[in-house]
Amino acid sequence: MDSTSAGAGPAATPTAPPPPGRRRGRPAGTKGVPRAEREEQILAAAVEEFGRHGHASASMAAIAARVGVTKPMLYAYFDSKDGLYLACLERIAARVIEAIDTAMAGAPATTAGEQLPHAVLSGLFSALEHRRHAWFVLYDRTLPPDSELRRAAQRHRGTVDALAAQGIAALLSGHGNEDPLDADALKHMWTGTVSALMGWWIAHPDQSARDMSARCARLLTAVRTP
Amino acid sequence: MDSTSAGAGPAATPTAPPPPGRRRGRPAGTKGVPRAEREEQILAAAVEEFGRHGHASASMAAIAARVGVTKPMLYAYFDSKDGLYLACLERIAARVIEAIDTAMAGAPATTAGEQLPHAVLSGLFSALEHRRHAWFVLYDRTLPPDSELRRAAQRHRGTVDALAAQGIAALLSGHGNEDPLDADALKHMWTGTVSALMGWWIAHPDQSARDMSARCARLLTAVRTP
DNA sequence: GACATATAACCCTTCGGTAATTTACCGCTT
DNA sequence: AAGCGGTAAATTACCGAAGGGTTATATGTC
Repeated sequence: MDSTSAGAGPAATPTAPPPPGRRRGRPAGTKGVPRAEREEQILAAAVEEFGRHGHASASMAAIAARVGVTKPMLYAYFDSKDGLYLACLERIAARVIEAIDTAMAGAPATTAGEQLPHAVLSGLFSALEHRRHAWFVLYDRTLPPDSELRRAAQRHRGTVDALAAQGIAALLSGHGNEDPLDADALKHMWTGTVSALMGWWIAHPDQSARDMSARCARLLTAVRTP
Repeated sequence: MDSTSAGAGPAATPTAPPPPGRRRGRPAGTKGVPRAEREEQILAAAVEEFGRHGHASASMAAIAARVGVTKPMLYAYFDSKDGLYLACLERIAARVIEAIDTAMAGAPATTAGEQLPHAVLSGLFSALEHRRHAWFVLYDRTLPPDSELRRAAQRHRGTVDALAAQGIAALLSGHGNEDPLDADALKHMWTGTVSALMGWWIAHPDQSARDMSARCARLLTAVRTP
């Protein structure tokens, strides 16, 4: 037997154990799980694996095992490892950007620099509560250099940075600082902070998104007035 | 030919092109580069590769090629990939911790929360100026889970955290906050900030350690008074 | 029987790791 | 001076496992 195929028995705790039990409303000529459903399962499993181990270390066999299918299924749905990664990237980038977007739109425009970061963090926590590793698909340091993947990830991170840029520029120019490099470095600091909080959250699975949000409120005020 | 051995010709820009030129004071019965010297070359190359790509993606052949030797040399000096990584880890952990230590000792004890972070950053920048990737050997997310390597890295990161803990605790208790989880999360935020700045620094090779130190002074004050 | 879903078994490359061999320098003897 | 062995440094050529990717085949439902 090759790879981690589950053979006849069920794979190790697949996301959806595929019993012979029937599903309703299935299209004609179909044995297993409908295409759209499988696609979701695969994407969820891939986001988890890629986020946990990074593109380089994640293995297609592990993703397949997590879903409870075999490797060729992944290649039938997404052409290649890079294709699957790209699909994950697009999906979670959209989710992250939308979370940031609505958080910024909903936050009080008054004294933007005060509460806006906390609003963004809260939005991210609730958007990623059940996919905490997803953040690290966007911020994967193991992508092959000079690859299409790396460029795509950088593009999406650039979109996130563009959203942050408004608040950053306001904050800096409030101090008479117009240095574009300072603004760029501060964007990195911000996303790095989010990464750090996501990492801590992953290490503390019992903490809910609301817990994290409250904690960050405390931490941000503590940092700001030493 | 196997691996990336350079064959007869010199490897692509080896750290020290080994010409037939003689060295002085070499022990009896010796052909090539003395042991201590090679060891340094290998460690430097390995830190760079491991820091760039992470343990999982870094390859022994690439490290060997960077030094200008072949794979078996690496195994003669360090027993295995993990052994080499461990040697890198110990080395740069010592360097990082010493930098933080002296920065904290030298910083003015007055108004610790004010200038201490900047002093630590400055110390790190000057300690890692010519090894900017080294930081990511300590903070490598690609280490195999449940491995000795991961435990060793966590141990060293714990030492860094312990140094940070003093300042963190002071800062939080100044706000009436004694929550140990808050303190832990704030430590993660701090090391995440350092990681972000190191990443930005790597992307801007023209910036000197002094440049970075000055930039961080501006950024820290901007962040603290929004 | 036709179609969609799924799998077993395989190929090929990369990479960690090893065994056998070669090269060059030293100090000693003749 | 010429040779000789010892030793450290280094290389070539290989092995086995892991992983990305493919082909041929099976299975169930309409």
